[in-house]
Amino acid sequence: MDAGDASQRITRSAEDAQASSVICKDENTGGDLPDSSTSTHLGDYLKDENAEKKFDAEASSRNLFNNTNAAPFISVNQSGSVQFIPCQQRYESFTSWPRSPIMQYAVHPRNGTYVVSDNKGQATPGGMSAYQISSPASGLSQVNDSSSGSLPSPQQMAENASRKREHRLMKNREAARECRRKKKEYVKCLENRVAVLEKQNKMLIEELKALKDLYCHKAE
DNA sequence: CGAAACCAACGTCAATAGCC
DNA sequence: GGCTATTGACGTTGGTTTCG
Repeated sequence: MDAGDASQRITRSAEDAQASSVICKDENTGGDLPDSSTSTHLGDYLKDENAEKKFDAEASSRNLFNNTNAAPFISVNQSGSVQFIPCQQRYESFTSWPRSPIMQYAVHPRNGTYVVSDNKGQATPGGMSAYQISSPASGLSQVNDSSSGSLPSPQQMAENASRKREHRLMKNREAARECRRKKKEYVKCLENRVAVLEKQNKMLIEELKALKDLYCHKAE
């Protein structure tokens, strides 16, 4: 790999880092949320001991718990990765893998119901509206391999074959990059999902314990 | 401090699925 | 059946960490 390749790699890494960062937008105004600077991905968010309080305060101020039709504050950046919005961090996203249409769901923090959407962003009925993963535009130009009327010379044929190969390699290069990006996103979503479900499980166990205690006291 | 080990991202090839 | 998109497998590269 030469110096040019190296610099290209650094540039791409920077783009990757940017793609995985969180951009927080208000769903109504499209503007940045006030606390966007402190936003994190769901997993990190859940590690925050004040996450619950922060969420409840913000959700309550936005009347989210009384409005099940409130859209999840989840947006998508140019590279297609899902962005988590701080006040709704307990929503999660999931993209299926591999070779399946993109599917997503979001879990309502209070009643546990979830909504599934397809890659067109159309939600099943039952509460929150869906969000969508957009696919980046290709911007790839086609190689013109049409003949010019007269028979091509062997040299022209070799050039055409070479051009076609270059084009194919370039497309596959980009496809591989995109494939890896999606796979990373998928793994991240799974990790987020694990974090949410573990938290949910913990809460349910505590709730069950409390109900058991209550029942025992009444029985006495 | 340099070598070795490890890691993440990359490019390419080949197999496969799905579309026309 | 040909074409294209997707993705697993493999080898390479450059950066980081670990160890003697």
